[in-house]
Amino acid sequence: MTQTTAGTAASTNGRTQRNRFNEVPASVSYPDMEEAILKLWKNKNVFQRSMQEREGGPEYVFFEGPPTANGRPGIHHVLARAFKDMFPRYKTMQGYHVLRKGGWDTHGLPVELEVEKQLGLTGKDQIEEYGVAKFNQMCKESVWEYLSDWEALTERMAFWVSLEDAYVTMNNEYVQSLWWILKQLWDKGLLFEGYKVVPYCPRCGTPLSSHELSLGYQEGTVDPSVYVKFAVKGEDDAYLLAWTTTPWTLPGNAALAIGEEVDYLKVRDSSGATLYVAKELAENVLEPGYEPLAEMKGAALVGKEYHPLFRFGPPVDERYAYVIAADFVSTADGTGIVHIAPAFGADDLAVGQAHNLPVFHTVDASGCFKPEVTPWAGLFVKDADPHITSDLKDRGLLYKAGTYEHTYPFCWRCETPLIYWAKETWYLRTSEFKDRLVALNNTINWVPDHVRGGRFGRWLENNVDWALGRDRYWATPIPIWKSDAPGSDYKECVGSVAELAEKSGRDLSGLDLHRPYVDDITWPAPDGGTMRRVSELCDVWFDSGSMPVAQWHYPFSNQDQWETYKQADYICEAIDQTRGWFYTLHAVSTLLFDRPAFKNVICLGLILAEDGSKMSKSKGNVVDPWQVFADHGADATRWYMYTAGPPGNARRFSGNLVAEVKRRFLNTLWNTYSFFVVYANLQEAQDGTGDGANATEVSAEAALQDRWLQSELNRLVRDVTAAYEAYDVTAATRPIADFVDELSNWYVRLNRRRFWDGDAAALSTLRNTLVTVSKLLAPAIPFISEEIYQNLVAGLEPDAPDSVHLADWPQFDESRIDDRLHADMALAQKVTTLGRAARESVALKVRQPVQKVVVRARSQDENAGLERLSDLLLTELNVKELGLADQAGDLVDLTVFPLPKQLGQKYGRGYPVIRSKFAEMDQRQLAARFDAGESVTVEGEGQDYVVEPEDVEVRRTPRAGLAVAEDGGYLVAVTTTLTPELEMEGHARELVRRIQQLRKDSDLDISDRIKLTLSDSPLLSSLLSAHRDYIESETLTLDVALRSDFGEVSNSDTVTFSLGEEEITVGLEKA
RNA sequence: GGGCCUGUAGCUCAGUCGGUUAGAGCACUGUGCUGAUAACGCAGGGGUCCGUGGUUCGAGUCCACGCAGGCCCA
Repeated sequence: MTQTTAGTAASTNGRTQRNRFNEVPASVSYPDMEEAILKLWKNKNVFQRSMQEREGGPEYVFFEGPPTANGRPGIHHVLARAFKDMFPRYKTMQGYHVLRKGGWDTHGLPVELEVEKQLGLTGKDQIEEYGVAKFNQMCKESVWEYLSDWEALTERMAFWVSLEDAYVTMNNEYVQSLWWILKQLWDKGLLFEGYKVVPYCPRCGTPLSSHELSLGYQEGTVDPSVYVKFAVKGEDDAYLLAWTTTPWTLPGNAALAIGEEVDYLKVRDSSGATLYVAKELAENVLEPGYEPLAEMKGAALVGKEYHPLFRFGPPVDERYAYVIAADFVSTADGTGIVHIAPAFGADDLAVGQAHNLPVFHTVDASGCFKPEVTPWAGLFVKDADPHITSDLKDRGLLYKAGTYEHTYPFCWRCETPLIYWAKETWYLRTSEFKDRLVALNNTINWVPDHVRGGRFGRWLENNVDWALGRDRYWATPIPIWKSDAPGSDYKECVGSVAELAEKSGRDLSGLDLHRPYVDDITWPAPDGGTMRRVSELCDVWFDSGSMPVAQWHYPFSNQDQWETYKQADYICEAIDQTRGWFYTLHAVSTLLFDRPAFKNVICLGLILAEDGSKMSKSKGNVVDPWQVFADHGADATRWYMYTAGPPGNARRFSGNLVAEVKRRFLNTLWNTYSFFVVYANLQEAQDGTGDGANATEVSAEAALQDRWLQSELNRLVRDVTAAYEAYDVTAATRPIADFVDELSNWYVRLNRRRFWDGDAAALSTLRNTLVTVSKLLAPAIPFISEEIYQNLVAGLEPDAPDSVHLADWPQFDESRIDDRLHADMALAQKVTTLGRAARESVALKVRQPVQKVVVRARSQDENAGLERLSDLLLTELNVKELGLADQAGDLVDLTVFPLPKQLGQKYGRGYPVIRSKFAEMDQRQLAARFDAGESVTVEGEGQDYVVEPEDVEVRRTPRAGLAVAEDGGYLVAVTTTLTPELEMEGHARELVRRIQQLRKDSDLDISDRIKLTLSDSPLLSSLLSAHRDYIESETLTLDVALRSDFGEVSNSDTVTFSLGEEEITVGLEKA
């Protein structure tokens, strides 16, 4: 056999004259094989044809969630792409036309930050100084930094997606579609400018959307914890005690909030000062030695005025620095008195607006104190915390200070701690559509199911308006122009380049729809000012969420495609997209079209390192997909992804785990395939028919085996198809592995003799099975399935498609599924296993025949099944007769087992009574009554229980002289006494095994004929006289000689071993 | 603090409608079989089915409350 490890079928170097099928190495390098398949696909243009040849078929719509190509693809991308790939492939084989349009996400902060790093810029001032045009040009180029990695990885793992006509979010066409969408939303009154406190990254100079915010929480963040004394007006040395972890917000303080129903204490502390604090928290907060003075409800404190801690900037008209009531005040932590800074908290702003409090903007857009905050002007707020604390301390207004550990949000890109900051920005009014978002979501098929009502559903129920605006450079400009006339609020939204050209009266045909170019377009406003674009850009999530529309440049072109592809049948991403792409797709589609953007979605769990921890660069436990592909191949990697566990669960990943599925599944499949080719070619060489044109007589036993395999195969096709239809990936893959295991270790093993004999039925059954399996596997592991298909089908059958991926999905024939045979065979396997265990227990080798096996099954039906398969059982267990325990008479002991299900349902608490009563009775008598069809009445306390024969199982346990094994109610026993005839037969088989081993060791071809020389002895001569034909035919022996002296034998291989009581020597040479 | 998910052998996972003794693979040890197989069979050790309580004749399975881990949100 060739040592080439790859390039079998794929490197179609022509089938030899002698062989119908290309030779298949027993041991294969999957990576090399896969590379050869990649070439084949390229040469035959298979991917393109998989789309072209299905044109005219029903459409199956897949949306690609666009990755960003400015980061290296990792193993989690392989996970997502493996799941993305399989359904388009499956549907294509089902006859659907599946357009696999790719996409790239190209805008946004990640790109900008990368460029900033390259240029050594820090912050927006430096970018503006550098020049926005040049900066954005750099962004445009940087986007493709790792494009070739992405393309190579995509191809290598066989994710079939059209990258050549991928949508690109930064292209003018794409941006123009976004403008059209925004105009639609504008016309519906859904775009508005609002004053809101937002999580804000001072480093990046932009607010973060809630889905961005969710990316950057860090546990265990240590912040200052300060208890501040607010001096009450009109009370001597009396203070309201408030707690904060952000001292920098104190100069923005406008009020203190209490809970109206909360109980408060007025206490005198050891220094003599009077303090107000929530009663429940007093003990935690206050230093020991305080003395309660009074107790009151929070309502009693409302309206109390205090001296502001600080006061900077111009005077304000509004009243401030007094106690208000707010329902969010709790006694979970702090002091029960909450410091309110409307500029720096969402709750604060809301309650501030309700009370008409002033908003003290003490912090600028870079997170530094403004000039009017004189002591700390220009200082970054987090850096100012200690200064403010010590200032308070110096002024006697600090009660105590320490640190506090909590979960705090950081910028998901630059890791700067976020601040909450009131900002004027553009919003999309999604909250108005909350009910529709929820209702439409309920029509989507989520896998796993719980995401619909769980994480995603909850998220929708708590919907807040989408903060769309970004104060950055590299993204889609919000196409709203505003009059700059003093006091003017005149705005227009522009929905296309043509509209902009008309308004501005300029030819804009070459305009780049990015900053700074769009900002240069102005026109006179009707109110005398000039129309200038608002400064903000669009959240990049809006880009990807709009891809159903924008990927077609709709409505400016491709109206037909849009109509066809406007709603996805299937999308797939990881769970982290719940608030990302899943949400933005759903939101845009709901607001614009009032329909879901996708019908089916697989939501993947996260990928973890082998030890279950998170993969991260800092831990150094990141797995490089290229390494895994090089070690084990893409098929093995994909197969692991599909079968490792439910898709929605987090899964561990490592090369070792992939190696395991390779060994366990791929090697088994490959070996079966290789086995088939060897014997099919052998048959071909002998009579030129190969896969079974020469119909030979098939025994009933063989026919049964073939029928069983056909039945199992049809069952498999049925189940796998159903699983694909249900988007149940685990159920679409795991059963194939189980089937292949049965195919290899049951069907092939049992029928080995038939293959050796060139049995046409066996060869064609196996070939048909392998071909069907390769089709079932094609969507999951596209390489090995192609390899098998290429060798066994393509080019051999005149009408066969060129590739398994151009072939039709297998159909199943319900009439060929034989449930009884299925059950019979499963039982036979169980019994075989137990029989071997029984032999094991007394060290009886399987090749030593024994007289009888006695089986106890669990029902008469099963007994009948055993009888139907008795030939098989006799062969497998190497016994002469099969007995059933209930006919075995005195060979067995009896026990009566009351069945819990029947009796439990009938009598409930009577069951244990019956059970204990039965245990006290004579089993043989009891069994006899049930066997005779009688019912037995058991007397319980105050109630009699009638037990019918069908309520019990009479168990028969073989007695002495038998070796026994038992499991799950089944019992198998074999006789252990050996007659001389049985012993002799065992010796014959032993001798054959030794000769076969010697043949193998002598490197003989499997069809070589031999001459045997055996040492002369009484045992061997009687063995030969009894079993000569058997020995000769098994070992392809033409001639046997017995001789006493082996010294004369030359040119032959010998082996010496003990057989029975004797030492035997065997020599062989090629005939 | 809230939501969602997960918890079964050292590891990866099954476990149907609540019902007989909770299974498989990997790993380990022993052993056997084999002219396809670097494969396979068999045996052994290895289990607080996360815990507690409840429902039930009977709970890995249903319910409640916890615990731990993960993810998300505040």
